[in-house]
Parts: sequence; structure tokens; C-alpha cells
Amino acid sequence: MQKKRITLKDIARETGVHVSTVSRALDPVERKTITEEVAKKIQAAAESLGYRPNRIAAGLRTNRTMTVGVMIPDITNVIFPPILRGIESVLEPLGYASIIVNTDSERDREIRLLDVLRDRGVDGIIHAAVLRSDPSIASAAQDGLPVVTLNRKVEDSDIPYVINDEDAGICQMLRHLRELGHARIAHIAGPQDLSTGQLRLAAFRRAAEDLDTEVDENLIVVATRFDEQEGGRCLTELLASGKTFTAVLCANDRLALGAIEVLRERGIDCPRQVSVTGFNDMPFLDLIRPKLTTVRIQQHGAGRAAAEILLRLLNGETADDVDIETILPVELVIRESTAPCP
Amino acid sequence: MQKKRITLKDIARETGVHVSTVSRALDPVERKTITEEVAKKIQAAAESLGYRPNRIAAGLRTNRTMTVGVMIPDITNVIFPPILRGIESVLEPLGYASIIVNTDSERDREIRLLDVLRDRGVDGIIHAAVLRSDPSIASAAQDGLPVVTLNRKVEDSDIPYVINDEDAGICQMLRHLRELGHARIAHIAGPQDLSTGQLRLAAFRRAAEDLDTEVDENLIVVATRFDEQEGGRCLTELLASGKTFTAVLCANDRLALGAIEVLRERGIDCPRQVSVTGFNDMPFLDLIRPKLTTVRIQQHGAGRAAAEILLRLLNGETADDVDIETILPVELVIRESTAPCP
DNA sequence: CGAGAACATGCAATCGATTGCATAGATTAC
DNA sequence: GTAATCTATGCAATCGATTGCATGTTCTCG
Repeated sequence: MQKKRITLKDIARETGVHVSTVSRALDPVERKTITEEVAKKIQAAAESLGYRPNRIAAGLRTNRTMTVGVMIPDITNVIFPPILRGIESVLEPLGYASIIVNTDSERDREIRLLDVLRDRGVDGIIHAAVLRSDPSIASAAQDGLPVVTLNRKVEDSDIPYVINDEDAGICQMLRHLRELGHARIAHIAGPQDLSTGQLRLAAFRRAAEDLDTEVDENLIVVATRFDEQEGGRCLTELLASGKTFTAVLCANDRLALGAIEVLRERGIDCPRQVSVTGFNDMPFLDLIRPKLTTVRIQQHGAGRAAAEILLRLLNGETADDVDIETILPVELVIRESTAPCP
Repeated sequence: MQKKRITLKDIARETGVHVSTVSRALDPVERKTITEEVAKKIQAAAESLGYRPNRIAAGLRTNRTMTVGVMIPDITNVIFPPILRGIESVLEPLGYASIIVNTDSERDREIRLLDVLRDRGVDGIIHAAVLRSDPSIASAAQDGLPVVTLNRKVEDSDIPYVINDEDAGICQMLRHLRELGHARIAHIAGPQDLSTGQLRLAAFRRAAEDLDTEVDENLIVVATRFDEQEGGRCLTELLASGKTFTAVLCANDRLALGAIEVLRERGIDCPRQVSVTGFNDMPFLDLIRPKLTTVRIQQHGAGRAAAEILLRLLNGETADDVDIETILPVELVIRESTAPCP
């Protein structure tokens, strides 16, 4: 049904040369092997016919599709869109398009979607949803598929990764709370089967030790999801335990928002009675009251960094040539949800 | 470098049959022309070798890539991710992948990205970023490329479109305000070069007429962008005009949030002194105080609807067979930002 | 038992672009 | 002036899967 596309053959017929000559005239690298005059004529014909190269056909021959795959847990999670724009800002100007898939953090889905991407011949993959141990992506990388992971590394592999400095973020936040005089600090940890949840809990323990702060295990509650509801549930649990605390360091912003909501319901003032902190500095945070004190991670920047590393891989550099590890700095953002210890 | 993929040829060699036989044995439709026993053997071999069809090669021959293009203005705008998930929920189970591009509402970019998609041989396009008049997408559709637009229609074309019932939403909202006793109602309109901005302003005028409400042109201010800053600016302008009003109906949630912020700064209580309403019911709205009264549009549902229509187009139905117009119902969500007229 | 139908499989062209090699013609060198 | 060299272009194979047609085998039925 579709009106036929213009192909090299059409241009060849039009200009009276062979398709291979046309192909060369249109390829900036090969062009120099063609007489200036002929090349001009061919280009003019291509232009006037409205020729557009068929990347499918080219890809079959060259094994490069100029398409990359991007795997994320869920696009509706607000921290991912900026990451995607960061990736795009690097790859799109170079002619790459990206196929984005949502894994929902489910292993089966991830495996299936990885195949979806490979079937379409993506040149490489940026994976922002790897699980703790992830044989499927590891084996894809082993097969020579360029892969970069984002936000988390795959254990026992030499896949380059880009992460935020979670450690520093948690540590700075804890120091901030200490400086405000807080001593009994609770932690609402994220799901332990997710990278960030686990890393931030470990960072919390390490930071407490560094700052000579005693960690009361009863003041650590683990959420099963990174959402407001779980944040609320965890805070309720903390209150129910009867243990006292004057600050709650949460593993991400949404947990913090949920916690603050429950505090409000209970008539507990944040920040005057209890300080609460988040992590990520997600968009719109400054519209919500009290404005949340949090740790800003680089979202756009992380996307850019991952894309740049992938590019080097695509251009033939091996995992040995590029840095395996890229750690992006984070920044403490102090707003209104933290106050001196009452 | 990449370890070589298993191809039909490998399976043919392994099983001692011709590649065409292998191809047929693996195609559910053609399978019945093959002896049960042979087909079993071939499938077993394919399985054990880990065969994955190369869609690039198949696409070259069949002209179907099982890939669709999705054009949106900007993925960081929170209303788009749910739409994308809606699209995905329909297409992904059927084996389609999508290439998502951000146009930033720039015509040049849109034209370039449309080519990017066509070069990659997408089977169809869902376009949620069309401009008022959009010759490039119209001509693509004319060429026989299946296209569905979302949130807006292309003028003078028979491209099917899916939109929300902006008219009803605005009308219901206005009625709600009237029922609360408001008579002097301002409107902060969206950018008039965007679909929604224009439609909602027109709907506001129409609704006012239907409800016998006088429209004071001085109480209509047009924003240049759909963001909080513009919402604030417009409200400031309204206040400066000296005209009195007791309610502000905003063309979207972000404008409303900006307006409320300025009211707060001026010490004007929302909703007790001035009611403010939004549109879209974007995510996280229930975390922001006062909780915004707004119109909920179907985001996921709109994506699904558009994808379903595209599917029909992909399966050979023409624009004549499918409904050109799909209007999705909206729903009034009354929260805390509206109150009886003081 | 033989003719024709029915069936299973092989053959080869095809999709469009790329690319190593061949070749014809032009140019240079000795 | 002829051989060697270079240059521009054509030829044909190739990527992997699909598919119309040809071929060969088996089956059916009179």
C-alpha cells in the first residue's frame, strides 16, 4: 500500500551509473574515490528524488543499525525521564535512535525484553535496571554486545557502569542531621533486592560508624517498594515500636513524602518535632510542603555519562580501554524538612 | 567481535534440510505444510542452538519491522510516561517495540525525527506532538504510513486521532465553580500555539455561554508556557489588573500550582478567598497542599486507545474502516482547592 | 496398475545497501 | 612507445529470512 521508497537503484537508473557507484557517491568516506562531477550529479539526483537510505538494508549488511536499547524499570518513575533525555542528548545528534523498554524490575520480563532488543539488532545497550546478579545481560556482554549499566553494577563482570555517589550522599546527609543535633536517627531503607536500597542501607551503616553515631537496629525499617505508601507504613511501624527518634533519613524521596504524610496525620510537626530527609531530588519536590531536604543526584548527567561510555564501546574500544567505574558527585540540598533537634 | 548469531542456515546444516524448510517449520502459519516429525526436529534444533530470528533480515524482505515510532514533545513532562505505558501495554505483548523521540515541540526537530523513524522502517507512528498544521506527518500518512495522533488532530487530513473530552472537562469544572456560587471567574489559558491551550480556551468561552456566565475578557490571561512560573506570572497580572475574581480556572495543573504559590505569597488564602482549579490530574498532585481540584484525563487509556487504532491500521484496515475520532471521557476530581464563594 | 491429486521439500529470487575484486581507460614513468 | 601504475566504475557476492514455483514422492481411486 505504501508508496514506494526511492532506492539506490532508482538513482542509478536516473543517472545512468551502477548502484555501487551511487552508494559510494553518497557515502562521505567513499566519496573521494568518485569523480567530483559524477558525485555531484548523483547527489543532486538523490536530493531531487528525495532519497532516504534504508537503514534496515544497510544494517543487514553492516551489522550496525544505529539504534541502541535502553532498559529501565519504569518510565513513570520520575527519575528516569531526565536520564533518558541525557542519553538522547549524546546519541541523537550522532544519528542514533533508542528503543526504550520497561522491565518493571521483573526478571522474566527483562530477559524477554533483552531478546526483543537483540532481535532488532541494537548496536548496544544502556541498562538502568540490572538486578543484583544478572546472568542474561552479563552473557550478552560476554558475546560482545556493548553494554553499560546505570545506577548499578553487575557483580563479577567487566561491564562499565555509571553510578551516583550514594555513599557520599548518605554520609553528608547524616552529617547534616548530626550537626543539627540529632542523635536518634531512624532509617527507612529501600527494597533490598534493588541496587539503591541495598547500597544506601550499607552506606547508612558505614556513615554512622564514621561519624561515631550509634545505630539502633530497631530504628531501621525496610520498605518493600520505593513509594509513598511504604514510606507511610514504615513510619507507622517506627512509631509503633515505641522507640524514640528525632530524625528519619529515608532511602528516597517518595518514602520521605509518605513518612511526612503520616506524621502530619498524627499531628507530629515536621520539621519542628521530627526531621525527615529524602534522596534523589526528584522533579516537583519544591512544590510540596514542607520542601524536602534531600540529596540531588545527577540524572541528566548520568544519562550523558553512560551514553558517552557506550559510544566509545560502539567505536571499538574494549572494556579495557574505558573506565569500568564512573561515580558521579551528588549534592546536599537543604530545604525545610530538617531543623535543629528539639 | 560479536559472537556470531545462530541463523536459519545453521539449523539447516544441523538438521540436514534446506533453509526454506527451516523457515517454514518455525513459522506458525506455514508450519502445517511441513511434516510433523521434521518440524519437531527443526524446532528442537532451533531451541537447543538458541536460535533467535533476525528481524532486520526478515524486515528487509517483508517490510515489517515490528517496531513503531512514538513522537512526544518531551518525556520529562509527567503526563507522557503513563501514555507510553498505555501504548506499550497494547503493543508489547504482540511483539512490537517502540522507538520514542522527543520533538521539544520544534518543527525542524519533528521533521528530522520523523525521518529518523521512517529510515528505520517503523511499521507505524503514534504522534502525540503534532502541531496545528503539520504537513510532514500528513504527507507521511498520505504515503501510506499508518499514523494515529494523540491529544490533537491534524487539520485537513483523515488521520485518526484520540483526544480527551476537553470540552466536557472545562464545562464540568465551570459548572462546579458556579455551583459553589462563584460568578467572577478568571481563566489562565495555555499557550495558543499548542492544541490543548487553544482548545481549552475555546471550551471555556463556550461553557460560559452555555451556563449563562458572563465572560470578562480582562479576566482571561494567556500563558506562554505550561509551567508554574507562567501560572504565577499570569496570576500576578490578574491581581495587578485590579479586577475582582473569586475563582481561577487554569488550563492545566502546573499553571494552577504556580497561581496558588503566588496567592500564598500574597497572603491570599486558597481556597477560602480564591478557588483555583487545574486540568490533567498529573501524578503527585495529591501530595501538594492544598490538594488541587482538577479534571482527570485518561493518560494510560489514551495510549491504549491510540495503540489499538494503530494496530488496526497495521493489520490493513484503512482510515475508512476505523473511527477517525476517539474522544475519551474525563472526570472531575474535587479536592481542596475549591470552596464556596466567600 | 496407472493417472492424477496431494503433499513435503528444495530451489532460487528477492528485499536494499555495502564492499572486495575485476576491468577498462587514463596517466605516468622509463 | 610500451609497460607499469593509478583511477573511476562496474560486477557480483553478501547479510538472513521469506516465498512463489518447481520437483519429487506418496497416496488415492477408478
